Amino acid sequence: MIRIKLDVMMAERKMSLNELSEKVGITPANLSILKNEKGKAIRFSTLDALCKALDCQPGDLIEYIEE
Amino acid sequence: MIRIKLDVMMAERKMSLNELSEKVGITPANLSILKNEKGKAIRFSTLDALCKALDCQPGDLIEYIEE
DNA sequence: TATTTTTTTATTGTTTTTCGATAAATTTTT
DNA sequence: AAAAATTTATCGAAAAACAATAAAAAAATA
Repeated sequence: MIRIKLDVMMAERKMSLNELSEKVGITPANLSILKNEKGKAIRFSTLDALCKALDCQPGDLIEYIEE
Repeated sequence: MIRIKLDVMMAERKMSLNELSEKVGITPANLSILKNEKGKAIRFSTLDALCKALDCQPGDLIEYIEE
């Protein structure tokens, strides 16, 4: 099972959805979908932008949980 | 910049492309594309299957390199 | 409580991309 | 040299990203 931890990283960085939205160039509505695990895939370009904006690694945003 | 490290994990597990292909249920041809960084996105279902097959985390397969 | 801000949900449409299936070419191994 | 594994290349179908937008809901704030 894949878990998205975007909310955790945003909290750690004290970054709002709107702020992140502007940094990565994706609308808040669409970022919200990703953040709340409603997305089913991600473009590497988006992952790249997120890692850059949050200064983190993909592993900080996406976690695999076995089950 | 996003870097795919699927080849590294496969080498560590001594797992061939064909073997991994069968485990994750994706044709060798398509896995090859992902492995060689020709893909532009990934489904979480695929990432999930890869992590399971290789017993690793997304961070072991995808790396962000700033530049 | 009322107001404002932020976030979430929903919808439509366009564009992109995955992935299967397949075949051929290339590389590696035996 | 032969076999096996990997890569490259197409085509098509299905899936999904993402924009744009609007509305609803939730959270923060006065």
